[in-house]
Amino acid sequence: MLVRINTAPRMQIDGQLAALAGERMSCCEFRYRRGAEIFGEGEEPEYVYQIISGAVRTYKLLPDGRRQINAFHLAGDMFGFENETTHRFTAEAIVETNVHLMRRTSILEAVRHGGAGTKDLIKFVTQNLQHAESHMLLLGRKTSLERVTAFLIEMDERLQHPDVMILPMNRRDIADYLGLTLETVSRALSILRDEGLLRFDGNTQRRLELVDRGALAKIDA
Amino acid sequence: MLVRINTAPRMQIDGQLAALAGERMSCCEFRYRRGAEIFGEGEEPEYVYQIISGAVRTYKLLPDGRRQINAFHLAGDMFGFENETTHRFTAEAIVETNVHLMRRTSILEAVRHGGAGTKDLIKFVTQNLQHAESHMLLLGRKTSLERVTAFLIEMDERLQHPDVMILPMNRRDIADYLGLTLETVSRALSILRDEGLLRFDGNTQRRLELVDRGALAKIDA
DNA sequence: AGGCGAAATTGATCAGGCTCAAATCCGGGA
DNA sequence: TCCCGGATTTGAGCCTGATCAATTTCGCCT
Repeated sequence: MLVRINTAPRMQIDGQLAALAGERMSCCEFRYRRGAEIFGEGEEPEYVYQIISGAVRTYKLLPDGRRQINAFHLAGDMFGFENETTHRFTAEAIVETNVHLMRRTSILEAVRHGGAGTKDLIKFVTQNLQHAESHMLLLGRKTSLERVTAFLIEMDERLQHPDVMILPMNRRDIADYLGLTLETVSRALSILRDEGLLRFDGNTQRRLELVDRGALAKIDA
Repeated sequence: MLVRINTAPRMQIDGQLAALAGERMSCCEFRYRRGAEIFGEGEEPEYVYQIISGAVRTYKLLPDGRRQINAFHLAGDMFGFENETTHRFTAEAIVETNVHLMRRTSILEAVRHGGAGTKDLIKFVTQNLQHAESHMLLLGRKTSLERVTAFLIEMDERLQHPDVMILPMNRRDIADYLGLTLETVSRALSILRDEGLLRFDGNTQRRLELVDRGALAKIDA
């Protein structure tokens, strides 16, 4: 059984999609297996994607294989919009993932004609930029413990403070998102557990319970 | 005498500004002294800025003073656009800097009315996002030597491959941009100099001559 | 030209996070 | 239910880049 998180799309983002493209533009659904590539860096962008269920990672690679994950995309999130003629990074399904597709050209068309969704597109890109800016602060200046804590708080918020947080991604993904190694991520999580700020729930390491959100927020400088 | 770089605005960006706001929106010019704050994180955005001459750094701070510089802005560059009601970072003049101001509300107005500059605004925000994404790769995964080399190549391109590159920012600024300490930046520059890839020009450490751009490009993974 | 304070370089040592390695845990299939 | 392979944790030692500390260089002023 594959992990599914947050099956219901979040309303505000759903609204964003509708405003952006209109119902008729959402041409079809598509399903990706765990680990499947959705698009590759350098490819020509054909679609914009909205996640119905599942989770996606987008990343860049250096020639020798070092990987930096820009962002995780969860149910309800949009990704894959490009203004240029190539994708700037690769997107892969972390778990089995269902997406809505819409044609990129439809969106560009809507903008050209001063469509109602233009403001939402600007907002969408701006939100991505905002996330990237705070992530640069994390990558450039935070300690490993602060990074892992920041990640937990980010996920907790995006999953709307669940009692038990089910992470779709493995430790390597988290490490490549935070600019660390998987061992360092694991050690940081163990420290937070030993200090009583979180619990590894039951018999799976991907189920976490944030016990003391206040203390976590204080660590996240 | 203060350092001035690249006094003439680059045409394509000038065009961007014009398309975005129209001549009439460029309400006035303003001058900032070396080190002066242009706007602070959390402040309400009133203007969007285009640099006539000089250089600007934008950055975020952690509570204990750790600083991450998102970007350097040079002559011709625009900065300070916000979609939200607060600035997401601080902007300071690195050297004496002259800017064009235009009212943020004018731009939002233009977008609301489907103005011709809308596409350019999307392009502007997308370019910022693109820069942020490649900077995340640098901050998360590159070595100190790779970072400094990437910085030199970026500046070289933005200054259009001058014979002698005059850097407006000091070593601490470079370090805070690259997620390093100023000592590490200095050591990396010394290594590149000792290996003959660049020269410290004459009697100033801020004047660099890139001797072997090919070799530098190879270091920048 | 001389001198002062800031900026930059260079050196010595330290430490946080990485690498290498081993043990343990977990999910899924037989 | 047992077993296997991948994921995760944990440990030991190392290395890159940080920190602390002199020097040297440079910009700018008189």
